[in-house]
Amino acid sequence: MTPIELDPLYDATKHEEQVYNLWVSQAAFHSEPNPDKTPFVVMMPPPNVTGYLHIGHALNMTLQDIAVRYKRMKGFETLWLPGMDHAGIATQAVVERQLKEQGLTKEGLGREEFVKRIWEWKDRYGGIILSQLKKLGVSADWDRQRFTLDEPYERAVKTAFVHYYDKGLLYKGQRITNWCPHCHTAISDIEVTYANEKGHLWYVRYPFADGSGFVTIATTRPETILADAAVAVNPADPRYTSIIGKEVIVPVANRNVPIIADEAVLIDFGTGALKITPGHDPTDFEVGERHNLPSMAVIGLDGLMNDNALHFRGMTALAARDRIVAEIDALGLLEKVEPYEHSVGHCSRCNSIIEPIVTDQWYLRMKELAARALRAERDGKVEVLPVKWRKVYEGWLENINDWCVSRQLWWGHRIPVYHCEDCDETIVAVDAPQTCPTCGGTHITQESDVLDTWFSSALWPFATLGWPEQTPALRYYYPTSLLITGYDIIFFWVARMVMSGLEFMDDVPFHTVFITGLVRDEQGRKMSKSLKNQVDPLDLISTYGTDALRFTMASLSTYGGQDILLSEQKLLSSRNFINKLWNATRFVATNVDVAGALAGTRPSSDELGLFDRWILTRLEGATHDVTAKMDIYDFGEASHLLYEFVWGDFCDWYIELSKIPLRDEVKAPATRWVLAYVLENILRLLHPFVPFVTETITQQLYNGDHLIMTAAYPEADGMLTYEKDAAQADFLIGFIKAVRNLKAVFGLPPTEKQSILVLGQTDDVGAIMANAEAIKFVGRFADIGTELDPAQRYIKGAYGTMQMMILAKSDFDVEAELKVVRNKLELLHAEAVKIESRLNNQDFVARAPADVVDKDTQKLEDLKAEERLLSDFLNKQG
RNA sequence: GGGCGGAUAGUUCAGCGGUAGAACGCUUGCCUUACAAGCAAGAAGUCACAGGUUCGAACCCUGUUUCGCCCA
Repeated sequence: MTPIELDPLYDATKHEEQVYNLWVSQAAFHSEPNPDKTPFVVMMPPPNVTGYLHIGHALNMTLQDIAVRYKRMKGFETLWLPGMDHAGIATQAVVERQLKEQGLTKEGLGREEFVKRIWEWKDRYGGIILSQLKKLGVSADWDRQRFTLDEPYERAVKTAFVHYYDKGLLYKGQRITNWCPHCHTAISDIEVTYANEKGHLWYVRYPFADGSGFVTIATTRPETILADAAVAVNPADPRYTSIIGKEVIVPVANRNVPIIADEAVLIDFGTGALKITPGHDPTDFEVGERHNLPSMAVIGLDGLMNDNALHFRGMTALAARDRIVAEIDALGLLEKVEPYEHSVGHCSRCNSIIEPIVTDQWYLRMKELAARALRAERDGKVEVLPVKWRKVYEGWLENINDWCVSRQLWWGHRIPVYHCEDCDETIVAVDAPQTCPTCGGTHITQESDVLDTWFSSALWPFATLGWPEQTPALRYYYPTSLLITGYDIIFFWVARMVMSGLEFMDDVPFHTVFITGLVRDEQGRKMSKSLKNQVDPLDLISTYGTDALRFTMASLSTYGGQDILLSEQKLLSSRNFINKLWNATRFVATNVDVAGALAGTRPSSDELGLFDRWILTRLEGATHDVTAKMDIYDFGEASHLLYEFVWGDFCDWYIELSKIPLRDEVKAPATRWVLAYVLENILRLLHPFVPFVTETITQQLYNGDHLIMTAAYPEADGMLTYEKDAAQADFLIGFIKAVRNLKAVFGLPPTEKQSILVLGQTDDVGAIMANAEAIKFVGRFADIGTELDPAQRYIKGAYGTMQMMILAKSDFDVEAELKVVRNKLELLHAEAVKIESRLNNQDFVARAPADVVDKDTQKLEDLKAEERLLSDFLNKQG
């Protein structure tokens, strides 16, 4: 047996990189289609190419890695496919900022050169996050890494576009869109975040064209008055029925517009009369469509007032607002101004105020696609976990609007739509046409816009596997098994992947989608730059080690998807747990040649001691319970069970108890085997959670013979369970705790070894005497006897129906003892009374299940026996 | 305005009809040859409030208070 040199403290930084390289060098992450195995597939949510590892990734990636490592050990052909997203707006913004520092602009460079610069940036600085993921221990198949702008992926995106177009689901239209004046592009509805802001409500009089008075409207945006197309009232509003159909003069603009009736108008908002500006408000745009109103724009794409804005041209919208209000006031048409809080849309990228503007954009019809995605979830083909997210998913799909997929950017998938300048033909094709199929002309131009990044990531689960080609990988790995992601992209990504999976693959993209909570700081606040409460996972890794971070993430996550409050305390406790495992290994390794012991024969049942059987039985139970939790992706509970088993059962009790038989050459071999066996199983059970330390240990114990990463996950087969012996061991452990308690309560010196006595039923006493050595050792007693010596004084207590006594070496306080006994007696009595009254209740006995009643009956008997014991004792003292 | 989720030990959270649990923290005592990143013992809860259903409610139902999130 080779004694193994392990430091008394586990130093994570010393081993992690080496272990990761070992895995990579053995291609342990790589997967190939294997018809003999069942695939388990996870598509990594591709981080932005501009991204850095943040704490949300740490949670998300850790959970994915736990699932993946578990399934791999369980014998599935496991693929975890990583990659990156080109992230249109974000990436373009990064490079533009860089150019600006050099005094350059993208317009100055031109499209081609600018895109080239972005690629250069991507190759140099992009994808830092992927190397950071490796520090987390991510066991993804890097050989299959994908990028959403790579050539094969681009082909998939174009194919999808052409498919939708041919099916009539894509259309180009002049519609009102959310325009970000800063990013200078349209964005989709879900990219707008609304925030309540303090503003004003201006009450403005619109004179009737016939001079018969005026109607007062209320507006939050007076600068758009110049683009008014109507005034609207609710048809059910009696105040206004008489004026419907009349014309009013738009103040300042001096144009006549009609008064119309539309049910969208809220009767109790403002005056009940609204100005309708189809060019600058989404609701008004719809009203305008219903009533065939002209749509006019006074604010341009740059956020400035445009040519239609009379003498306000060139002003910012906000400046124009003040001027127009002043003019209206001067005309005597401003009735009043009220402070008003309303929700204002902001760009989720740059936080600029969104300007709804009518532009030419491409839209994808969602109704049919959404209905199918909804059905797939309702039919259980896609299981959304935790269940509370189901309604979120469903609610969005039920109330879906068409998706604006075009973006006025240069970085991204350029829309594969071409125009023939010669005959005005539109060509939509995967391959760029050289000549016009209609007129043969060669003057062909491509649409300048690119597609929303999410349009391409919606294809991720199959485009990464080679679609539209029917590759062997696509056939084998699709549909995937599990997706783990944050709730913030249920709409952006999850639902859209389901839609496109069903559309292009005729099957759901994944069977289960697990939505994680948000990582918050220890006060429950969102982590944000402005609060300066962000934590860098890489800092945590260098302080506590990757495994500690991973174990913390796992053990804080709950099946209900609660947000996670991260604290240093928790990381410390995880680190301590890992160190505990390390030291348990040190103990085992200094006493056993683990590899040798496990390679030899398993001891027969007869050779196993009582506590050997106990820990083996416990191991079976833990394996069973942990596996059950892992199978439903409840990693939090699984990690708690393991913590409890490793620390509470194995370290606190079995290791201590093993020290007795290890001294006995007859009993030692069986105990050595059990130590090795249980440790080996613990390492495997824990590996998905703490891969680095378990692999480090395995490499040491087996001298580099094999990887634990690819070892089999333990199975609870019931082969090594000894329920009856385990119950007896539990009884003895309970006894040791009780007698330790007695000792502590009386403040007996811990260093002083007392003799104890046990009196009671022969079975119980026999069990204790049979294991006297072990009890003496872990309880630190000098001796255990069964004969009362009347000449001695004892501290008395009870354990179940048995009396236990400690021989008092030094003086002790008799009154204190009596007080302790009386207290105990009171508690027992109160409990007994409670149960007794329940058993006296005829309804309870008649209606409660028999086993509940039996349990209570038994419990009452036990309580009364212990009560008798203690009161006898009190009586004798008195 | 609509919807969702939370309120359980000092803290963070499990439990979700049959005797209130864990971790951390706290108190007391210990350097017991794996580990002081440790060991042993202990204290600690009207399960937000009010009704109801039930033999029995932290758990189910109704309402209230309160905190948070999402959508409009």
